[in-house]
Amino acid sequence: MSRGMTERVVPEGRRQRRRPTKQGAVLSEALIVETALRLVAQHGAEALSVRRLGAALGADPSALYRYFRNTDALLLALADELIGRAQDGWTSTGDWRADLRAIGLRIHASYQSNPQAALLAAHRTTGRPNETRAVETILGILRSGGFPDPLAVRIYHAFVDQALAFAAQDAAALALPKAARRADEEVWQEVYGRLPSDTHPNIAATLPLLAADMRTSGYPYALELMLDAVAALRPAAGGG
Amino acid sequence: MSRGMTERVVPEGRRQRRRPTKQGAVLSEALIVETALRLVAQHGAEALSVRRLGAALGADPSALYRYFRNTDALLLALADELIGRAQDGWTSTGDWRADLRAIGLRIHASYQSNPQAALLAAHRTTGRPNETRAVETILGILRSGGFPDPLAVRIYHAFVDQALAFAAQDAAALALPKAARRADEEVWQEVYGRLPSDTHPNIAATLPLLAADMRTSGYPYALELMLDAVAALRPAAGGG
DNA sequence: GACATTACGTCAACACCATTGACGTGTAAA
DNA sequence: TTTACACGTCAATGGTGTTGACGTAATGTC
Repeated sequence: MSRGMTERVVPEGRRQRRRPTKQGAVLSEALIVETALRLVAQHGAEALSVRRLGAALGADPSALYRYFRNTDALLLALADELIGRAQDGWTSTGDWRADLRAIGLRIHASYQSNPQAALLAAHRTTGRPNETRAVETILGILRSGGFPDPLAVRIYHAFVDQALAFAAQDAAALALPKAARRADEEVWQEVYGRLPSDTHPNIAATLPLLAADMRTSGYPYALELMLDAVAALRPAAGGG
Repeated sequence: MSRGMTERVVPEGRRQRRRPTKQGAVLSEALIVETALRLVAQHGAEALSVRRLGAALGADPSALYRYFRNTDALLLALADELIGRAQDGWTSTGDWRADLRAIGLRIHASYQSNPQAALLAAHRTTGRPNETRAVETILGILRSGGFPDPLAVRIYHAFVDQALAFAAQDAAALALPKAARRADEEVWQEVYGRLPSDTHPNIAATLPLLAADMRTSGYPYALELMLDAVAALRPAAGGG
């Protein structure tokens, strides 16, 4: 069986023949992911193309297709790397609420640390190891925290989607060109500050509060609200 | 100054010479936006390219550049159209919770109806009339619902950011190329369904629930959780 | 009604993109 | 030492957004 059948992509585990490129680089999945993240961090999301990545690696662009079936697979690898970095060094405290809060904030922070890549990656389901590890961890927190399975699953879904959605949202703001970013920030002074109170009474009445509050991410408070609601749903434990 | 200076893009207001294309179409900004929305609705997000839009209009692709400086400007025009449609026909019920729920779901639904444009719009503060109208409405619901200003503002922020973040997140999933979208959906069966229960006990124990729940958006439940938490924060009214 | 002006649709070209089949060489196993 | 083939390279295909040049048909003027 198993004809010659040389598949284009060989799984990273059973790679044996690493041949250096003309320019002397020795490729690997890890090196490619790392280089891609650096490329995006330094030159923006639009700098990530197969050709440019090949150049940055010192290899022919098509060599990448020995490691990833297509650019989508590469993107998923980037996403998983970000998820992995978010979990590095975390340990459970045993308190479900503190643990969920910490994980939510960690995911958010990890994505903010590379906004350009986060934008590309935040809305994918990778199925890769770091992702499954995170899913397993969060489900474990909820189940051992006393939530019955159907409730735990629904909460897991809302919690994870909200963390990723806010992460992408706030990353997008950071990833804007400087000019567009300033413009977005100034809107609160320039436009909202000048709305007449007869047509927009509620904005006029709360403007200072608004302008101050909108300068920061809404995620921490939204997360706290979610945790409040979840706590109220938690069945009373056997011991009270 | 002001030489002959024939700019490529003439503002829609002062257009005078509409020349029919070879195929007989008479172009306009409105027609282009309308056609683009139809194209995306009918043939998916990946069908929206300058060349295909030109073909759908019965015009040379480069003719579009007489109406929009680039594709980004075109997408912003699409987005603006969507924001307008989102608010059409809504009226307050007087119940703050029902109103917030309705507005959240409306924003979400409207962005889903054109994911491509939604992705561009969801993380920008435009300051345009449709946006300020929405801000005013939501603040009004909270303030007349009995929330003191500082609390109303914080809740407003969390609520709006959550709606936009989820809208963008779910729009992004819809905007994926068909292949990537299928891949994301199948991960729950193909990968998570095969994780051994000794390394991933919590996933294994809840898999059917998980796979079913992850097929839908997490927003409605996340929104409900937020409304639960907000209700608990609401000061008791004078009359009880 | 003839004419000058020019907006705007068209054409062709450019630079980029992801992807793939064929090829040969260096590497590792036998 | 030989053999097999993994993998880096090359070249080509068909897509993309965008732009400069060009001519014509639609307009305002007389």
